[in-house]
Amino acid sequence: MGSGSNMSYHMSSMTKTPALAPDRFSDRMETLLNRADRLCAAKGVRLTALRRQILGLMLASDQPLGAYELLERLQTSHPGAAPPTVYRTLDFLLETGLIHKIERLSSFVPCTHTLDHDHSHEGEGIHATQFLICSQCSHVTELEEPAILSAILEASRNAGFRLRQSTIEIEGLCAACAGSQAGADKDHGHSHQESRRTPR
Amino acid sequence: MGSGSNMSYHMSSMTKTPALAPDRFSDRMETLLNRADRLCAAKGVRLTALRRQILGLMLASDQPLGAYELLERLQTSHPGAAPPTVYRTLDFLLETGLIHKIERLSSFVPCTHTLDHDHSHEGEGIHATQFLICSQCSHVTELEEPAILSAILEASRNAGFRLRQSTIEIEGLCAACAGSQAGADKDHGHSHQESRRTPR
DNA sequence: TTTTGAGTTGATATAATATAACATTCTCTC
DNA sequence: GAGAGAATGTTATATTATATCAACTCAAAA
Ligand SMILES: [Zn+2]
Ligand SMILES: [Zn+2]
Ligand SMILES: [Zn+2]
Ligand SMILES: [Zn+2]
Repeated sequence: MGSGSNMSYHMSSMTKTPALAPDRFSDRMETLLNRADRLCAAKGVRLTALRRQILGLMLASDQPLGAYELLERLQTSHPGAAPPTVYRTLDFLLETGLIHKIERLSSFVPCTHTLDHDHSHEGEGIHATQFLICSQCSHVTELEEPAILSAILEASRNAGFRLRQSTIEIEGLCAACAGSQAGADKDHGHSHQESRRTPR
Repeated sequence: MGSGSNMSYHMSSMTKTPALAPDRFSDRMETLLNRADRLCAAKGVRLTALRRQILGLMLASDQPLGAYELLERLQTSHPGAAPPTVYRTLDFLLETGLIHKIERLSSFVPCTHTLDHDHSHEGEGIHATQFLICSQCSHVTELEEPAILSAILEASRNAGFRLRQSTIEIEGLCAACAGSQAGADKDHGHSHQESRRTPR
């Protein structure tokens, strides 16, 4: 029951990405996805069509997406997809460092550091990032502040704690939202899309 | 269907704590609970018997407890309790700052800073704490490192972000667990109780 | 080419976490 | 004691996540 056009093709990439309606993303996103391709190839893991598709959906969103939101979007090109499909893919993307989980939202965002810069993070220490989460527009910004990391390393060391991983989630108002309610407390319209998930 | 003995009593405290099998905790814990009493009184909210009981259960645990673990324990003294009872109480305790939620564990711990020191945190700025979470024994330590907070404030300010709340969860090995597997990688027994929740 | 095995995905069921909505009881005030 | 507001009881359901086993894909070995 193949959906056609997946036989006897050739691609120059090491990590063939065939089958499954590719649902072509924007050029910008294809660039990022190709970068993800190369990163996976370098790690010896495969960015399959499904994984690429889901990563693409995440890149196409300006907000963190929950597993079931992702599932819903995936189903437009992939009817019959079920939760384990999404969760397995998310696990893969988390393990390869292509995405992050925002714990307090039970949602996921692409890793901007891994994909936006062309270098991979190999050889570097812990990829300890911080997330600025706007409680009004749900926009998330990933930071990687050395000062924060070193303060945490210092505190851990003082406590005799052997750090393996850290989660830093900062909730508040992004610049746009803070600006738009500067003098007053009312909600003017502003550039960011409104959240369709009630912030908790 | 009252379980008896809850009529016409008198207590000197402002925040009467009657009814419901008190399930007397240790002296140490009663001290902490009484402190919580005073804190609530000062805030004009009520630490009812149920809330006191649940906070006591949390204080009695050396590990974070999930809502359903708490429910299970509550039911020994409070048969028929249901999830909303626990979640509502947790909401109250979170709002009054008596406990914290560990997001990555979907679990809760008492706030050591609020209860261990006798001062309340009124007048102080944000109660921004950090949690060291041992992935082996599940023990959680609450820190309040000024250096971490100021690094975060600084980073937020630079990003034009108006911070309201921050979650910092540091996962790794506590001193005890790190020590016990120092040279080798095997799991010797050590002082902390083993986790009965598989760390994720 | 066929086989084979690891990795990936499909599919069904269910677990674990959390909330909605409304009824009842409690507490304080009048 | 009656009334109002807070707290709790109760039932049902929503949301998030995982377990399990079957089927398929792909790449390399035979
Ligand atoms: Zn990142
Ligand atoms: Zn915003
Ligand atoms: Zn605290
Ligand atoms: Zn430990």
